[in-house]
Amino acid sequence: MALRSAVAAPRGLVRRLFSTTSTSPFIPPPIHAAAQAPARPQADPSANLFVSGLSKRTTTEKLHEAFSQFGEVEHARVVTDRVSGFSKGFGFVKYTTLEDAAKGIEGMDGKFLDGWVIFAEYARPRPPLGQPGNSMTPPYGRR
DNA sequence: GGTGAGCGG
Repeated sequence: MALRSAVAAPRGLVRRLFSTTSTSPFIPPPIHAAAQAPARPQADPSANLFVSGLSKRTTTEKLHEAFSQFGEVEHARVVTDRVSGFSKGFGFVKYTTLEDAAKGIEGMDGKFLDGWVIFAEYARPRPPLGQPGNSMTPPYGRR
């Protein structure tokens, strides 16, 4: 008997488990829209990986070391605040090839890093940050 | 950071 399954499960898995617990009197009509894809839990396969669940102490080089075990990491970065310099608890890992990125996800997703369970998935495609003439042209609206 | 879901520079 396991004591506690305190290990955080992947969000995609949790989302499905909670979908069956509809005890609300107002049950939404079963829309036959399985092919509509209202939300995208995971982006399309790419060499860029989004890693979340990192410890505040986890640094860029630690992230690079951890993901280098499953593929050739081109570059890794832990996102830190611009002014405070502290880690935000997530980062990005860029593999040289797409197959290495896939191995990196399967090898590091749900694993421990610096005492925390981390989540590795494909990063979302982003618009080019090189907007000519104006630096205040953020893409408002998130997909 | 003592914040714990997230998509950077």
